[in-house]
Amino acid sequence: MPELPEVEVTRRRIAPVMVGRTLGRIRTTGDSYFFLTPPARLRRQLAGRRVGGVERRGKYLVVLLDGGKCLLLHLGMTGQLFSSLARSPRLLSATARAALAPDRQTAFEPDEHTHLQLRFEDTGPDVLFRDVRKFGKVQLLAAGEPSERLDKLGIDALESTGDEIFQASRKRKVAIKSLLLDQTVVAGSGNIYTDEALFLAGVRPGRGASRVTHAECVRLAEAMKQVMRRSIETGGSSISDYVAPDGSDGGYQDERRVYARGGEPCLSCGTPIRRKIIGQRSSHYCPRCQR
DNA sequence: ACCGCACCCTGAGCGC
DNA sequence: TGCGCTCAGGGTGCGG
Repeated sequence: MPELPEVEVTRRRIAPVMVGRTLGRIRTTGDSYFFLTPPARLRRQLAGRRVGGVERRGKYLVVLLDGGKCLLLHLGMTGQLFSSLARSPRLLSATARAALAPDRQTAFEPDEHTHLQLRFEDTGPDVLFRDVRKFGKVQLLAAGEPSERLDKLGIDALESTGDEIFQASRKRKVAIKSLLLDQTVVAGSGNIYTDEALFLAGVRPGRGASRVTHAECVRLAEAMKQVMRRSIETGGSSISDYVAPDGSDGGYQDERRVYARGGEPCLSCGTPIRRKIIGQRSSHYCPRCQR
């Protein structure tokens, strides 16, 4: 679910909740591939650490801790990072939602999908990481420990340039859509914003990457930055699971031009938007506006 | 080096 | 009601 805009909105809103506070008792679910660092070690080593800041690299959140350690978080497809003060039906299972009158939602109760619960030494709110599909990741890095996951990321999508995309696309046989989704090329891109950027730039997602011109790469980089900046302004896209750390929905889902609009008319020319699988991901484009 | 695919996991929605 | 199928905003690791 979460792409760069959702991760950035999460970062901006969770930072004030965490920074300057000292971690207390940590609760986790059991061992699973969700935890790159074994949960028992997390519980042991996080307690007593003070949070110095929260940064973002592509779709990763990096929680800076005293002593030079840092906690790497990736939200995967259904990850939700939020304050225990947040209230949202998106944080509940369908059955829990149905059982609850809309006006009397009480405090969030950690469920089996809440894999990490950060409590602090003070009495302020907890920080919770919930992830139904467990495609998210948690890793604790020791001081100075390099992260191969971060190290292989390409240029941040908010800083991408046409030159870089053009250079990376030469001699590549994959579709331009797949190239843009490659995190070693553009870090932070995802299925929604890549489809949106391709539409704004007027480039068909299935076109071979090496056949995209330099001018089009420039348009793609600008379009990617434009849609992402706008999405951050509106609080990200809440399509199924995403909620901001305070429980509020984003607004960008209402500004989508092509993503998940298959069969609906193109907002520019009225031609039905087409949906097609490209590189194992569903892709949406206007056959008339995108060449 | 690159490419396509299977796989990791759970839940919602749909046709029958 | 229930079953089986498809789909979902992400990423890794494998063989060819």
